[in-house]
Amino acid sequence: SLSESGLSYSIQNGSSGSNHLLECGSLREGRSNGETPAVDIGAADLAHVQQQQQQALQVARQLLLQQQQQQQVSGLKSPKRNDKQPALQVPVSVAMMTPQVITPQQMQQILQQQVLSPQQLQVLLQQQQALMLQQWPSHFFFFLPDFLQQQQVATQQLAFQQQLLQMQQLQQQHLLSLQRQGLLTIQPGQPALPLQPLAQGMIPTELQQLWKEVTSAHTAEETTGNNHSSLDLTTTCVSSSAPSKTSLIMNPHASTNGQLSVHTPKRESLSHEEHPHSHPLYGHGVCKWPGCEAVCEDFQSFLKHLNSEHALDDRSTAQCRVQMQVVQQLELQLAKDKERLQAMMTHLHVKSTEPKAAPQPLNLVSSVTLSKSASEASPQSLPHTPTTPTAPLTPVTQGPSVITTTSMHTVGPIRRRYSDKYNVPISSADIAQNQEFYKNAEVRPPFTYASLIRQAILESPEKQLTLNEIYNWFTRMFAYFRRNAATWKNAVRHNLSLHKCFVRVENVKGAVWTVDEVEFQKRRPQKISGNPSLIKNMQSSHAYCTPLNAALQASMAENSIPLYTTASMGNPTLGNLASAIREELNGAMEHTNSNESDSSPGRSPMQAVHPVHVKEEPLDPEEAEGPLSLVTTANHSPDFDHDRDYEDEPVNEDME
DNA sequence: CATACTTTAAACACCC
DNA sequence: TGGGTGTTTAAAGTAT
Repeated sequence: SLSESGLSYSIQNGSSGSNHLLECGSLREGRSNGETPAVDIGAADLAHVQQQQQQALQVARQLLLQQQQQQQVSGLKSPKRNDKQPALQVPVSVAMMTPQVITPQQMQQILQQQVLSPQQLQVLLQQQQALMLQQWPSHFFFFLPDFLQQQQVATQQLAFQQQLLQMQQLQQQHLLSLQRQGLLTIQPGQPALPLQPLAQGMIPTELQQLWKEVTSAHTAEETTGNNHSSLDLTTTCVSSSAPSKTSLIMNPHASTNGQLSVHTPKRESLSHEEHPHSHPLYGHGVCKWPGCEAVCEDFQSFLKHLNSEHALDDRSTAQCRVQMQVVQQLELQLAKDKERLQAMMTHLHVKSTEPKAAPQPLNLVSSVTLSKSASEASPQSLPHTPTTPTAPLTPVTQGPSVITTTSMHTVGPIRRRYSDKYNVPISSADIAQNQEFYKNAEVRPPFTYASLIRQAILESPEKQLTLNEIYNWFTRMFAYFRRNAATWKNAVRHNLSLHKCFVRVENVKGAVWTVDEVEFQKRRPQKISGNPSLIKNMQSSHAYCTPLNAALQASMAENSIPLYTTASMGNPTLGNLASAIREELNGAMEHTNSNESDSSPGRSPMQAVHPVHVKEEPLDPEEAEGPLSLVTTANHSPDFDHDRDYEDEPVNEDME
């Protein structure tokens, strides 16, 4: 039986064609121009194609000229200049000159009739490719390791384009030859499968195929298209790359730890740091650099090889880009499939719960299980992007996905009530990375009301909020709470009243709510801390390198979590959320870990992330004098009392 | 199984 | 009188 992923790929590939990769492929325009994929070209079409050809020819000539110019220019320019708009230089100018995109069919026609010289063909293809490049989300370049970014982006771009271009070209021609030989017939009703893979982006199997095509055909093509220095890149590095690609993509065991073969390079290098002798680029005595396969007896020789053969140069960077594209497309694919899954789940859930006719609670249930299942859908630790309701969000979370952290898997009280049937604990990384997601999707946040309320209050400048402000925070931060207001507002009020940790402070204008941190810390341990399985779960899920929001992570880092310090991309909201979450964790850990007085809830760093399971009855915060200067005065948050201690005076500085 | 926690629902009081 | 706010009780589900 096929593996699940394989199945889904093949299905998607063959039939529905909902492949979102279309969206970044240049040929998409071609299809959206109203052309159906049918390759059945009639006379009229042919005439049209002829026209197109003429145009294309002209364009090609122009392009050729321009391209040469640009190459010269880019070769001369200092690398720095490219930092600004790395993606745009070549593609934009090219694309602007030729707004129209040639459909696959037309392209094929052109190819078939061989009216264009190889160079011209190449330019044409490059033009197509340029459009695609242009459409690459800018975040794509965040994937670049720093050292790559310092390179001459323009020349890399050219090299990369060359590579892609040639791959494209070769596949086109290969398919063409197949078609000519009658080995491959395209039927009108059927999607133009042979050409689509290029347009749709590279689904792993197709990609492998592509590499193979290039590998097998490159000798023939070597002489045709390339007058650029980067060409040898294509031929040398691409040749015989299929196996390593295959192993990278299809064979989880090729990578060190098994699970993470499909991940960004950074992650792999990370794992290789942890296991110095299981380098992701090294396996079975062979260099697994795409296109390499050099035999290296031992790890040392591999390292030598790596440094000598795959040093930092245009070729390597170009290959790196290809690999990045592979990863990106896999991620996109995954996101798409997850979206689909969610839609399926939604559909089924709505259906199954409809008869009960209890709209609000059911909505809740289904959404929770939904989010759960969605995260479950990518079980094998793929860097899953959140199934964001709006497309633009997805890439944003992809960028930082290469970074991993332990701190993330420690979100405090998690609502698991409805999701337990599914036996998949919500990973806190999901929450973190989906923070933006919760803002836009009506998925219930897996936090308790108490946690959220506290969070809202702590986020406020004065660490105090009116009830209405709390409401607003809920609706602002979570799309879910834009509905069922009666229900959750009641719950909020209920929680405020019920929990001792929420303290009502009379104000001139009325009353505000504050958090008594000590009470909050007191309360929490019983929920989460004593749960070794949960902690274990968190840690194990860490092994999967679940991606997480960089901002969140950064704020975790800056909040005295020494482990993974990264550049901060300050999103204050996320930051506060992170700190709130962290504090919850701290409380939990502090009760599991240490019986010493590190009971200052806000400050206790994550020094003991390693679980020391001293599940002792926590000392009463009251008797823990030391750092716990936060005596419970009912109306200020002890957490921050070092900088503000007079809040109990009705200062009347109500922001908002 | 008992206990604690969370959520939901609802009744009620108070105030503007 | 009605809505917002706040308190309280009850019930049910879940975790420990």
